[in-house]
Amino acid sequence: MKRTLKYAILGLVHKEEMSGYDITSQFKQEIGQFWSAKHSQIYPELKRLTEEGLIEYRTSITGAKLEKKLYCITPKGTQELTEWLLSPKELPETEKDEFMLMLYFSAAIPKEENKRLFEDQIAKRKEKLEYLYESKKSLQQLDENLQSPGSNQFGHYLVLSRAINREESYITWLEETLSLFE
Amino acid sequence: MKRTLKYAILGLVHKEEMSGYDITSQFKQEIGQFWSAKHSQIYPELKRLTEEGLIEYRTSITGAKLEKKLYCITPKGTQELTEWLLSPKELPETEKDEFMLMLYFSAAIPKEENKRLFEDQIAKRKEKLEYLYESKKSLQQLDENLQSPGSNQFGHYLVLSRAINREESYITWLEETLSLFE
DNA sequence: TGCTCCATGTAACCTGTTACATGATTCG
DNA sequence: CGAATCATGTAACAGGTTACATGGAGCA
Repeated sequence: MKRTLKYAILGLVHKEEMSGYDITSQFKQEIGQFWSAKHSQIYPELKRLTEEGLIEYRTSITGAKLEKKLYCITPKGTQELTEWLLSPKELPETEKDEFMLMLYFSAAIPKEENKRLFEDQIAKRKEKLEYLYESKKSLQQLDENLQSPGSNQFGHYLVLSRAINREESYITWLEETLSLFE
Repeated sequence: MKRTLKYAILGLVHKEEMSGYDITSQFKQEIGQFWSAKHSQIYPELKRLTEEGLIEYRTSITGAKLEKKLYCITPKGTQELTEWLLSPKELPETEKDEFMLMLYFSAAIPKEENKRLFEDQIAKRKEKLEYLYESKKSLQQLDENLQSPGSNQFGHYLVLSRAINREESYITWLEETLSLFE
C-alpha cells in the first residue's frame, strides 16, 4: 500500500486549511502535472484521513447556508507527512506512454502515417509547453526571487521548471526522430 | 474505455505468435519502459480477446506434457490494431511522478535533506541510464542499420532512444536544480 | 432567469497489483 | 536433487474514472 494520494492531501493541507473543493482545484493547477485526483476520490480519502486522525476539519458557512469543511493537518498527520517527505523515492518500473507504445508497433503502418502522428504529437506538446511558459511568466511576476530555495513559491517553481524541461526534451526528441523518416 | 492493454497485446501477437508467458517477458524488456502488465492481468485479457474474436490460439507441447497456448492475431484483430495505431494519441492530463510531488512540498524539510533526496534520485536514474546504454549497445551489435525506418529493429530502437532521452534530460534537470540548493 | 462556479457526496465500473495456487522443464 | 525458469490460472484488494445526484452562491 503506497497511498500516495494520502501524502498529496497531507502536503496540501499542511500549508493552509483547505476544503475538498480547494484540493480538487489545486490538482488542476501546476502540481496536477505530476499528481492529481478527481473529487470522487478525494472526498472518501478526506473522510478516511479524518478517521485516522491525520487531519481534522471545521465547518464554514458561505452566504446563507452553503457549508464547506475546512481541513487542517494534525500533529500525527505532520509526523507521517514528514516521514514520507524524507523517504527516498523508488523509480517506477514503467512510466506509461501510449504514444511510445504505438511507435513500438509503427512498422505496421505506412511511413506517411507515422509522420502525421509525429506531427500531431509535436503540435499537442508544443501547445502544452506554451501554456507552461505562460504559467511561469505569471509566477515570475509574483516573485522575482523565485529560483531561491527561500522563496515561498519555490515548490511551484520546481514543478513548473521540471514540467517545462519534460516537454522541451520530449519535443526535441520527437523532432529529431521525425527527421529519420525523411 | 481505453483498454490500452488490449492494443499492447494485439501489437505483440501481430509480429509473431506468442504465449501469455512470452507477452509477460516482453513487458520486462524495452517496451516495458512505456507499457507493462503482470501475468495476472494478461491471462484474463487473452481470454477476453479470444472471446471477442481478435486473437486465436493453438496448443503446443514442450517436453512430455507442459502445455502452452500460442496466440496469433485474427483479421478482425489486425483491423482493430491498425485503427488504433492510426489514431492520434491524446496527452495525459497528468504524468504521475512521486518525486516531483515530494519536491512540491519540500519547503517543509531542511535543505540538507532535500540535497540528499536529489542525490539519491540522481544515482537511481543514472543507474537506470547505464542499463539503457548497455541495451542500446547490444541492439546496435544486432543491426548496424538501426536508425533507418526500414530496420526490423526500428521499433526497439525508437523506444530505447526515447527512454535514454527521458532519463538524460531528467538527470540534467536534477543536477541543475540541485545546484540551486548550494 | 439562467449560467457558471462553489460545494459535497455515492455508485458502478475499469485497471492494475499482490497473493494464492499448481505443476513441468532444464540445467548444473 | 535442487534451483531457476517455463507455464497458466484465480482471488482479493487497491487505485482511479465516469456517471449519478443534489443543492447554494454570484453575477449578468
